[in-house]
This record gives sequence, structure tokens and C-alpha cells, in this order.
Amino acid sequence: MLTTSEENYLKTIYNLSESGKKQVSTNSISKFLKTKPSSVTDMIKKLSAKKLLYHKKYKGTNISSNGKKLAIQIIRKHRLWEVFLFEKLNFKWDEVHKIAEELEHITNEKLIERLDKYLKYPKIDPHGDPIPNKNGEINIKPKIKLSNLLINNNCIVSNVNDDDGNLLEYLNKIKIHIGSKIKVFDIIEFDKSIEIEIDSKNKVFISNRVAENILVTKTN
Amino acid sequence: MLTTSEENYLKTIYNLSESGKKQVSTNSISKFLKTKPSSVTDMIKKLSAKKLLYHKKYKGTNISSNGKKLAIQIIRKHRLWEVFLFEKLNFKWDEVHKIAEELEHITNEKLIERLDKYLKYPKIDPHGDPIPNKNGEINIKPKIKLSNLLINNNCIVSNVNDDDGNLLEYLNKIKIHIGSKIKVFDIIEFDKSIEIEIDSKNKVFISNRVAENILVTKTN
DNA sequence: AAATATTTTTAGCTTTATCTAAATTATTTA
DNA sequence: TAAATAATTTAGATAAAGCTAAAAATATTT
Repeated sequence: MLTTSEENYLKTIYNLSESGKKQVSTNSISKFLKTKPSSVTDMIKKLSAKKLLYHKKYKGTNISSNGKKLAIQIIRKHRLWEVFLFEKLNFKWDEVHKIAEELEHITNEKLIERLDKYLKYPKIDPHGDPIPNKNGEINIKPKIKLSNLLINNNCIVSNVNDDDGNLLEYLNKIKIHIGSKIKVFDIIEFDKSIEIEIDSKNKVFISNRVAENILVTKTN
Repeated sequence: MLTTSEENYLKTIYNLSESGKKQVSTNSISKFLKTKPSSVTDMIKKLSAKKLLYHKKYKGTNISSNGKKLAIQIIRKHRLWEVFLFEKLNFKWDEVHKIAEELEHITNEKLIERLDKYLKYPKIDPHGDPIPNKNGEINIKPKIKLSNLLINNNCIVSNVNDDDGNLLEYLNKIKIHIGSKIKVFDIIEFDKSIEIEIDSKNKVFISNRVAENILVTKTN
């Protein structure tokens, strides 16, 4: 059994090692968790002693297969709670993460199984991220550019190029944000602009340029 | 903001002072929480410093009005989660308490408001205990003997005389347990035995003697 | 009312998870 | 490549929440 803090470190290290090189630096963990590097070193020692991490002094850390298994189960819980909050309690996509950070640490196998069933075994969370099944298997869906979809494809917005304030402002105006469900209605051959339906409501045209800056995961 | 431990002490002291004399002894808290009396003394000091308790050395503790407010909100959360677990996730009455002990410490006002709404503002939990509203008002329903109900009354079993093993065995057989919903179908004048329907399923006759040993809260 | 027993508190220790400051190792740059 | 810089670790401190053992206060019994 892990403490909440140990779980948070494990999850962070798993995430960092998935989204970059396998060797995770002490500093990157420290930055992510907003703790001091020395605290990170301490926790790395603890988790290494439990064989959940491998660590070489001054070199970096990577997660063991046992550690990975545990991390995936925490992520599973996190994402299932997010679906619950979003679908049943009508929270917005950007509100669910914070609450799920607390709920994910509740340890009761049966609770998660029942929740999964109650939510009808969802495959993705409100941000479009895949939900591992109880065996820890993850159906990884690649994030692709909205501009690469075909007519009638459905998807969930999972990332937006946030380098440009103007783009963000525009997307805000037409109510596209992370978690939005988008259906491609039409693609105009002339300039590759596309007509989309957002969250089963508004229909708008967006330019190919804009579509290239929105990353999505396909849902069909 | 209180820690989980502080919340547990506060809730315990509130419960003990409701179900007995107002002065709560260090030992009784210690027994309930399965911590040592010296640990209790420490925590009493902490909570007194926060003006949530009043304490006179060697005399006893009682809860302040601020402490009471906080305790009631924790109980509200606990009972709402119990309803969720029981009604939505189909846990049994005797499984919900333990899980709710963890869920009750999640602090997010909006989460509880949404949960309350989602559950349609329930008034009692699966054990028949009243759920405080968000202003901390509790609609206390007295626990009465099942033998005192009238025809067509509905109730929830909240307590059973567990002095007699034979009674418990019998109730188990006819599937009456804490949390069962009971409807009074008929009362036989001759011997005051009553015909009841249990959890909208089985109909059985029970003697007046048995009915006197089952405490319930009326729901209509 | 003394003696005994019980309850409560105090003092000091442990573990967990954090911190700061200093020391060590690795990397970059001039 | 040596010096400067950056990253990491170590050492020692702190706060929370528990513990044991002993002291102090209160309650009970003889």
C-alpha cells in the first residue's frame, strides 16, 4: 500500500517517462510536483527501496514494471472519476482534473469496478485520454491534427497550440476547447477549410491553418 | 482547512456528545478512534487552539458551535456518498460506511452540491440516518419500534436488538437488516402480528415480539 | 479519609513528507 | 581543459500524528 504522496510521485514519474526520454531527471519531477529537488531525492529512495523505480545517483530515474502497473491503476482511477464528474455531475472539462486528483487516491478495488460498470466502461476521459482497463491495458489513440480527419469523423480535442494568443482567443470565441467533441461535416476542396459541428451544437467553418493547430483523438 | 485526522476527531467528538452527555471524555474518544489517550490529548489541544472545542484539563471536552458546523458538514458529505454508493453503485448497506469514510474528506463545495442534486436531495442515508442540508440543518427523525407503525407506513430499519443471537439469525433468514426498506401491509388484531414487505420484494408475517425489537425511521 | 485504581496529561521518541543550506557530481563554456 | 554553472545529493531541521512511559489529577473502595 502506498501513501498519497508516493502515488503522486509514481504517477508523475510514469507520465514524464511516457512523454519524453525514459530517464527522468530529479529536477523535472521537482518542477512538476512543485517540491524541492531534495525532497524528490528522498522519495526516489523510498520508491526505489520498494522496487517501483530504478535509480542511479546523479543520473536519473526510470520506472520499473511494478511501478508502471501501479501508476496505470492510479491513472485509471483518475480518468474514471473524471468521466463521472463530467457526465454525471455536469462539471466542465477544465474543472474535473483537480477534483479527480483527490478521488484517485481512494483505494477500494470494488469501488472502481462498480464505477467503471456504472459509467458503461468508458474508453476515454473528457480530455480524450484513454482509460486503462482493469488489467492495465491502454488503448493508445494517437493524437492527430484535426486537419487530417475525413468527412463524418468524430473526435475529441486533446491539445491546442498555445503559442499564439490570437489562436486561443479565436478558439474561445467559437467555443472550441480541450474536451470538445467535434464532428467533421464537410471539407472544402478549394482551400481545405472544414465545416465542423462543436459539441453537437454550433456548426462553423475553420481554416486549414487553424485545423492544423488543433490536436484531436478520433472516436470513430 | 482541517486535516483528515482533525476532521475524524471532530466528527467523533460531535457524535459522542450527541449520543450522551455533552462532556466527552478523553478515553471515550481514544476508544472510538483506536488511538492512545495521549494522542487524543494532543489533538484536543490543536482543535481547542482553533476554537473548535472547549476543554478543561482533566474534566472533559465539548464541541463549540464552529466545531459543530464543521462536523455536520463532514457528516453531510459522508451520508451523501453513502447514498451514491448504495443507490448508484449498488453497494450493500453494510459496505457503504467504510468507503464513505474516505470520500467524506474530499473538500470541494461544488462537488457536494452537485452530488446532492444528482441524488435528488435525499433526506436520509441507507441506514436511515438524516442527511443535513447545506446550511447544516438536520431533520431528526426519531427511531421508533416497528411494532408502533400503522398500515401502509414505510420505514427503514436503523437498529436491531442484537442481544439475542436467535433474533439476528431469524432476521437474517427473512432478509431484514439495517437499511432494509419495510412497508407495513397488515396488522392482525388478534395477536398484533404484522405483515410486512421487505425491500419491495418478500412479504412475510412477523410477531409483535419481533417487531418490538426492530427500530426504524419512518419515511412517510 | 487513606489507599487504591482509573483517567488524563506531560515529556520525549518515531515516521512521513517536507524544507534549507552545504557538499558533490555533471555539464557547459570560454 | 579548467573554470563556471547547473543538477543532484546529503545532512540536519520542522510539523503532523502517532507512540510509550511516567507523572499528576480525579474517582472509587475499603
